[in-house]
Amino acid sequence: MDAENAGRADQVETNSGTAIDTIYRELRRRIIDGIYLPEQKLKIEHLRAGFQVSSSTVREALTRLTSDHLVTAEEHRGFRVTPMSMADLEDLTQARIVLECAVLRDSINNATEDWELRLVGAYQRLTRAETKLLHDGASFDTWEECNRVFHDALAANAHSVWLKRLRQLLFQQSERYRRLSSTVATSRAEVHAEHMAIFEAAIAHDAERATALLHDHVWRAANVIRDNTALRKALDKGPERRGSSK
Amino acid sequence: MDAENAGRADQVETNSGTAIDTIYRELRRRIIDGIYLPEQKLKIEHLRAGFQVSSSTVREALTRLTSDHLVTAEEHRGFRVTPMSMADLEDLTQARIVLECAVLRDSINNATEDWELRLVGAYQRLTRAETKLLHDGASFDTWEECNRVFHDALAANAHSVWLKRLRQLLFQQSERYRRLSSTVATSRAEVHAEHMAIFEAAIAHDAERATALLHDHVWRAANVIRDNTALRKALDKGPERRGSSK
DNA sequence: ATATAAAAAATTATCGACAAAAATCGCACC
DNA sequence: GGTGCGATTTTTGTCGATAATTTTTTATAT
Repeated sequence: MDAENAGRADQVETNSGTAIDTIYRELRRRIIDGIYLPEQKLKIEHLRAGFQVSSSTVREALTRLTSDHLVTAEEHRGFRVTPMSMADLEDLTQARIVLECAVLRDSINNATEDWELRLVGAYQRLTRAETKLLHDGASFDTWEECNRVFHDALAANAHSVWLKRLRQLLFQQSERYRRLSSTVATSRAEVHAEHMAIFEAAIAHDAERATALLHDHVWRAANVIRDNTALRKALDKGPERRGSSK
Repeated sequence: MDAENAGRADQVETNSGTAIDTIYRELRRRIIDGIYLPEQKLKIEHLRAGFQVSSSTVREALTRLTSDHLVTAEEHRGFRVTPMSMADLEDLTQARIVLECAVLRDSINNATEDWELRLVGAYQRLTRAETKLLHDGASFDTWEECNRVFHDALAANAHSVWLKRLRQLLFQQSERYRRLSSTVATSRAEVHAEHMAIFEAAIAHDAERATALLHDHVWRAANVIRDNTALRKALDKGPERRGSSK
């Protein structure tokens, strides 16, 4: 029996704009947060009933999620949460390294006053969140938010809108895996040291050093999962073979 | 008065799969081929009537096109063809260089017998198309197809599915601009020489040389537009300010 | 003439119903 | 016990209508 995730009267308010957009965001959140599991079927009728909207609305929200590659559609057999796997994580990591580094290098080479100010702010907030997390005073959600803002700030100054857009896509994708690795005791202090080093190199306009550090940072994040037998198996063996979302 | 593009009973057959998919593909073709111009409004009702399908079908096809970034949606004011500009071309070119080179390097480093065979085939077909094009014997469409297949073949052997996926996205995006530059007399012979050089470096497993050549190849393709005053102006000044698709 | 506001028209977003296809079940048969 | 086949149920894809919103037009005052 598999209930507890999704289903009964989960009324989403957020009256921001169209219904489609509201549903889209809520579904995205649930997928990234792992409320809907990889490969889980996302049935129109079920979601429609839960959100109290029309089938078309759900359908369009799901179609939008396929852009983010969080949902996969197959003709005549509906939508499901995009699978996760060790292979995908390796692949994603490689792609992220290419994009994150390209974007950071560009950011540094075009460094401006405004950018550095923004970066300092993001770094300070991240530092606070990471210090609190060490002393068990803050939630993982808060840290994740600060982490995202910090990495966005690193990228923000790059010229190419396209590179930034693609980087964002991959970063979002990696959030699902980060969520996974948060379940094991990972060395917070090391992660913070990495962030500090990257920050300092960026502020010093040392593009070579900064990208090298970022490269390792992204790589090590994947290592947390790679080195943990339980997680590795959870990813490849049993991605909770629950087909229905009922 | 602006007719001649889109409108009267354009019945699309292609009975492959769902109606949404058929419409999606046809719209994509028309946007890339420039039948629908940048910034042109894509009205649901108009398209619905033209294709003889329901509004929902058109709507979903348009939503899918936003994944490809060929169509841009704005809340409560519908869909329009994504704009083109000189700035976007510069940006896109920079991003393409990063991805095309990363992918080619990976392809070469993992070189296999099968891949080389495929590459040779693609190169030979491209050579034939380019030779014919020089003597005015083949259509631009045929060349474009061969060019795409050749560049796909270069990328095909890379490990990272993500990098390949993103490369594909950008390549498709660049097709719109390539279409534009086909209107001016560009030096076909030079382009062919570039293709040959890249091909030879790839077959020789010289990743450094191959990526350097590919870098220049992508850059020069942008130059064709950059160096042509008429095209440059057409892009930024008057993207044919025809709002309605009526 | 020009600006402003109300009314009309056009367009998009949402709905619920129905048709088409896939998955599931029940039963004969090996 | 398993295996193929047809009927039933579930789920997806498509439709056309209506509500909500934006754009255009018309009317009115400055």
